Amino acid sequence: MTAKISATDAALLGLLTHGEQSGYDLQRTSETSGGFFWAPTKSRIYAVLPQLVERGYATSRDVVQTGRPNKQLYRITRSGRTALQAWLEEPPVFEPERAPILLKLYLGELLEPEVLIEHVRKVRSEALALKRRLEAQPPAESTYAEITVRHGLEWARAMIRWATGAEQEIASKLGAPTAR
Amino acid sequence: MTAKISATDAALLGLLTHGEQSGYDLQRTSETSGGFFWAPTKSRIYAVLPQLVERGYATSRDVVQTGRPNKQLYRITRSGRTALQAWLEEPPVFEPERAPILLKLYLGELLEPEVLIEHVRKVRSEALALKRRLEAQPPAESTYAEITVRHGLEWARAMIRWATGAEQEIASKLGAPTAR
DNA sequence: ACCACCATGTAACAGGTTACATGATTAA
DNA sequence: TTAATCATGTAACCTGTTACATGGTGGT
Repeated sequence: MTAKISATDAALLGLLTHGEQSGYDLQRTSETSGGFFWAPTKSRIYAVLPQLVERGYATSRDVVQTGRPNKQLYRITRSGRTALQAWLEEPPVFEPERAPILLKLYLGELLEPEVLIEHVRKVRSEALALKRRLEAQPPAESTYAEITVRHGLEWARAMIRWATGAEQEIASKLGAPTAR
Repeated sequence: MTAKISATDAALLGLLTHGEQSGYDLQRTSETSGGFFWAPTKSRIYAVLPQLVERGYATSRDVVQTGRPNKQLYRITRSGRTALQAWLEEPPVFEPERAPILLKLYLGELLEPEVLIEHVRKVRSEALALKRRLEAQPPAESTYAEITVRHGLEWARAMIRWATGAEQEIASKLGAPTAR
């Protein structure tokens, strides 16, 4: 009966459970709060919202404004809640990362070790920045939001540890170029 | 001069540096060895290879076989190597994870804690399985392959740590439903 | 004078998945 | 006899990005 929805559909419907919002509002929220793990682009949002209405998961109404552009406010429907619920209950698919850096490393023989080290350093410094940002964040609204922050932290720490080790290992190749 | 190539292009060209191969061969290698971090689908591979030829990054030749289907063997060209090199040297983009589980957790208020716990447990058990598989692996061919394995391990450990903590935290909600 | 915010969208493209289609050979 | 291996591809879809387009209001 209830057709399947995508993760992006679910993200938007999920935000709509907090009340009627415009595409603009949704984009704002999704790119700031919690937008660490799901941030569809503006154009995607504006494309998806009408689809949600078509499929009966949301309704929209026009709001005429003066002094600023008119807008559309979206509201989740009962059937939207049902579909969202079904999506939330599906067991999550969790796949290992597919990051370009790994491919670059895997093909590392084709690169100067110095370049690889730069790559790894970049990863490390970005992971560090993320870690700091997450640590600096106020203790978070809900327990659940907190858990997602925790995820980002664990991930960042893992990346830092990994990058640190990787750099050393590559550097040791530099010291002894033709080990034998 | 050298146009940009995608990560998938690079993956295939990278494998082709080990010698002439068919689409079938490439798929095999990419899904087994190191296919942890880049595994294009069969249909994608067969779509990309002719494009590589068109763009001058590879050449192909027909091999007629008896007893088994004929095949096309692909060989990387000099210009292919140049393009690959350029891609490898580009600083890597490393973005934090975008996993559905996080979205489900973020919207956790909409789910029974029991369901969330099941979700988290699933993640944990899959991360554990990955960890074991990686630990069981023979010490790996090259240093670089080793480093990518190390990445998978750090990642898996981080996921296990996180899931363990998350489960406890959600469970503590169960004990005291309306904490106050 | 300039920039950010509000607000919505279109068009072109890139990247990727699933399912379907075919068919001989060989090992269990 | 059943399944895996070898081998290549098409068709239909879905998801997503970048760049372009518009234009008033309000703050520095």
